[in-house]
Amino acid sequence: MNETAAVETFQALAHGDRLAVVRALVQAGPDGLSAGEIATAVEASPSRASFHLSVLAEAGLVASERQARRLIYRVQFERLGALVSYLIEDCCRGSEQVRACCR
Amino acid sequence: MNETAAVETFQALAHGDRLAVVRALVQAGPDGLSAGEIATAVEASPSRASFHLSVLAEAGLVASERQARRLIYRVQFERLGALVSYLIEDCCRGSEQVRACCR
DNA sequence: CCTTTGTTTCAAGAATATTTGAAACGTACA
DNA sequence: TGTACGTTTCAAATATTCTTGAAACAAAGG
Repeated sequence: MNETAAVETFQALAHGDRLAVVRALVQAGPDGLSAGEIATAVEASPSRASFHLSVLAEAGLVASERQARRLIYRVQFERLGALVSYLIEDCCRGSEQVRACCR
Repeated sequence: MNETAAVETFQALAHGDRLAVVRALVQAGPDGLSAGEIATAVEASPSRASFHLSVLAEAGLVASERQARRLIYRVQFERLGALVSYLIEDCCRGSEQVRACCR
């Protein structure tokens, strides 16, 4: 992950609704959640939820797959891991103090 | 760190200039950098740099100390570590996949 | 086909964030 | 006390993001 991608990812996480979406999807696990379920979970209108989901998807933090009439969203741990790695290794240059927070 | 604080911290990092400031301060180490040096480093006007520094300071990511006529800024690794910890433990619920990115 | 369900897209407006340049502030030192 | 330096603060203009509600789109089943 480069600096530009990191900024985009931070930006995606920099909103209460979107962070709540990510947390709900983490909790949901591999089955994911439909767009409607997500909207309900974060108490947002369908279009508002859709807007935030598109920001998260654009940043690669979530991915969707259609299941019949539903769109199922899942969190992309790979991307979250890449962000953590960027923070520790690139941004903080492997600082021991920061690294210690993972243990 | 709670969800609200995490959003504020992500927001602080969600700008190219500000991420560049953090990186410059990490590189500078314990001596820190003056506001003017930071402005030069990220190619921003004094007032623009000052604005971004205030956002970072508000989020607790940097701290300042006056040295004669200069204001010296230093990165707050503690806060960055707290963000990493929030991402791994709270947001991702300790996901092994994410945790593996720290090793 | 027509209707229902689930979701996105779009345009408009509202709210926030950012940039800019000028002015003010604090410190040092002649 | 006056001047220079380093920085912040402020107001205005600009840019970006977010919300809303209506309309469009996609899939399923009568």
